[in-house]
Amino acid sequence: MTKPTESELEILQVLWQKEKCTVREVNEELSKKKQAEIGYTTTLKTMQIMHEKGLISRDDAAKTHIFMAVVTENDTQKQLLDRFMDSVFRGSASELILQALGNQKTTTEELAEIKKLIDEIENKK
Amino acid sequence: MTKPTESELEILQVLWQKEKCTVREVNEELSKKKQAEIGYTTTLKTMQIMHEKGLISRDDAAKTHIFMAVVTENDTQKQLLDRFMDSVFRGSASELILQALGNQKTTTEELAEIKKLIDEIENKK
DNA sequence: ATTTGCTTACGATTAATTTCGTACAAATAT
DNA sequence: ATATTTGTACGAAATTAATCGTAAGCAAAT
Repeated sequence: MTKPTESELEILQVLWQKEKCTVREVNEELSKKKQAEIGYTTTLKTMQIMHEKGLISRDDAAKTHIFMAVVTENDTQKQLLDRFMDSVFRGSASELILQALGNQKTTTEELAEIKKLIDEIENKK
Repeated sequence: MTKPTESELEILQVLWQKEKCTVREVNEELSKKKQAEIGYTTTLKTMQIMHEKGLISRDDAAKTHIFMAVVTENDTQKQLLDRFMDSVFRGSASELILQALGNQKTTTEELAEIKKLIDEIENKK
């Protein structure tokens, strides 16, 4: 699995959210999110490249092709997180987590869930 | 503060580690880490750009210039983490943390530290 | 004094990514 | 049937990042 580029990731986000999409749907989502019109062929071209790379599948039975993500959100997150952790946090998961917790955006429920997972991990050791 | 590129980040890592550096020192560190010789002028050029951007400072009193990081490791981590969380985890800190914990690379001590921080955050709510 | 080596400056090349224009085919509307 | 709209294909320009070659200055060694 090749690492998706920044633009490719944005397209994947749309596909993960909406399951199946035409180029036009993706293009409209992206334009909405960015508050700026993106050329239709820009999105088309990027999706063609992603298809070549095997990041997304294409159903070209009808004239208007339908695309789906091939890579899962979870796998992609894992892959990108590993790289990110290495390059930015010198491989330290705990430093990354402490920094992320510092951002305060977590709710009480989420914190509880995190604690639960920590307990599970501890019990396995 | 502009986002450092991949190469710039690698140079910052060296500077954070060693406090002050000449171009040659940085270049040797990078070559060591990558198991491959990097052109000296490649490192020089990148550091010149970083200086223009204000990412690093330069003491040019002597012929051989001495460089230091201007941005701190912590601030940079925070900035990059925010972007990363947004683009990869749709802004969800807890999803990111759960994924990071799943990677198992954390020691018992680190887990304890994380739990402590969670408790502190919970108490503030 | 001349050569050698190390340094900075800077333009140029290469590479990867993003963006778009144009051509052409198919479907739809007139 | 013809014109308009909507789609894909594909080359190419524009942008951004990374790498390197060459020139020129300075200092130490010969």
